[in-house]
Amino acid sequence: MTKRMRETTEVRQRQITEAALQVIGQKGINGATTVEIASAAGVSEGNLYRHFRNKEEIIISVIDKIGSDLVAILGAVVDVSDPLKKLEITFKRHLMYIEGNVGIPRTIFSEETIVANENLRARVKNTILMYFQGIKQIVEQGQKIGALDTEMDSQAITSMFIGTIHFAVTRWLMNNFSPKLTDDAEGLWKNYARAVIHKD
Amino acid sequence: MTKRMRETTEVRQRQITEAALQVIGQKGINGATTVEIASAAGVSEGNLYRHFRNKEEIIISVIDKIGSDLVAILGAVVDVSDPLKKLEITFKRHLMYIEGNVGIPRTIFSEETIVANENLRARVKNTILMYFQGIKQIVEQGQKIGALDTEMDSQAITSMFIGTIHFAVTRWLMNNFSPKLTDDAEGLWKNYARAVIHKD
DNA sequence: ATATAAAGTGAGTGCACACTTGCAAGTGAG
DNA sequence: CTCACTTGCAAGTGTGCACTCACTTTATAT
Repeated sequence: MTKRMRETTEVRQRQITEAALQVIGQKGINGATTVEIASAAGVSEGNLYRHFRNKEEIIISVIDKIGSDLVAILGAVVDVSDPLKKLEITFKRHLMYIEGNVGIPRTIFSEETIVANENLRARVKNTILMYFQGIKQIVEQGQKIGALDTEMDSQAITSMFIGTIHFAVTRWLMNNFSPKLTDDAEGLWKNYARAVIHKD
Repeated sequence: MTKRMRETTEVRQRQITEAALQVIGQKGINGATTVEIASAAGVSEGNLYRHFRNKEEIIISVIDKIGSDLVAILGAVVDVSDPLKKLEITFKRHLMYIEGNVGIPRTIFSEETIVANENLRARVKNTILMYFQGIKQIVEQGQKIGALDTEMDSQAITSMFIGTIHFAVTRWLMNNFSPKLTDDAEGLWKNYARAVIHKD
């Protein structure tokens, strides 16, 4: 046991949130018990409750972190002018991001979280909606300049964007993280692009 | 309390399996406690253990039921000759099936189940793989006769088929079952078909 | 009829979990 | 230095859960 170090609440909250995401990635939402989270964060279990009112608050914090990460991903392409290129970068970055943070799909798409708790569900819903709108906006740009198929509605093209990633991740999770998501990214993108580009 | 009725193990197993699927649909995998399942099945909690070794066996039974339902959905189109029509029927039937059995996505795509238990994960994986292969076969037929795009690989077209459904279901779940999945089915299909048909 | 086996029950049992509490120790203001 | 406050901890506590057990009821074979 090393000497204990006093930290500010902000630091601890960040550490605990990250530890929670980590544990969720390894053991799922159910496996993310207070004991596990505390141990991953390097604090005592009781100490969790100095920095969060209860476990739900910790999960909320995780969801909010994910939300802001997604905002960052969307934000990284604002200067790119070609919408198709924008989508491609976002697509690949999204896969990379998930590959490095397995906890994310396990949080966002955890039926339990969504079903059991109205509060959490609302948060997750908003987060996904926000991301969805971001993608949709790019898609509509793409349709306007004639790069993307205009006979499909933007909603559908966006759904396919997220759906493709979503299912790829599901398969990846089920196959014990193999093959690497990022290895599949290029192929996935090529096929998706082929599906939604303008046809004549 | 009505008079208790003695039934054979086969009958009870079926009832319990269906009750479990029902409860999972309403309350998620976590909400499907032994008390809840027993009460939904109309038997005592202790009696569950006359017909199943443990809760895991009940969930396995649920997964197997889903598997055989999916086989039935695939089997329903063997006589249809046009592959595109086959896909369309399967697509819509799949959505209808899920709409009537919310427990299915909540079982199959429950990260918890998949993460926590190697046994369950293997089952779910096999079930999805089986379905995936079934769809892929139809897709390849479609490519052979030139109805579907031959420049996309069949794997990708199949992934998009399931991914589209998967994400539509996720949104539907998150939005409290509205709008009705089957109301969206036509639009979803039209867009999907547009994405994967042969381009010239 | 009676014995045997299977189906049924409900009151436990133990365990894992989220959360609390009482007390120790670090930190900054005056 | 000292006081008020916050962070930290270990050992609880209560609860909900899967599962068991002792016992009863029903079906069936001889």
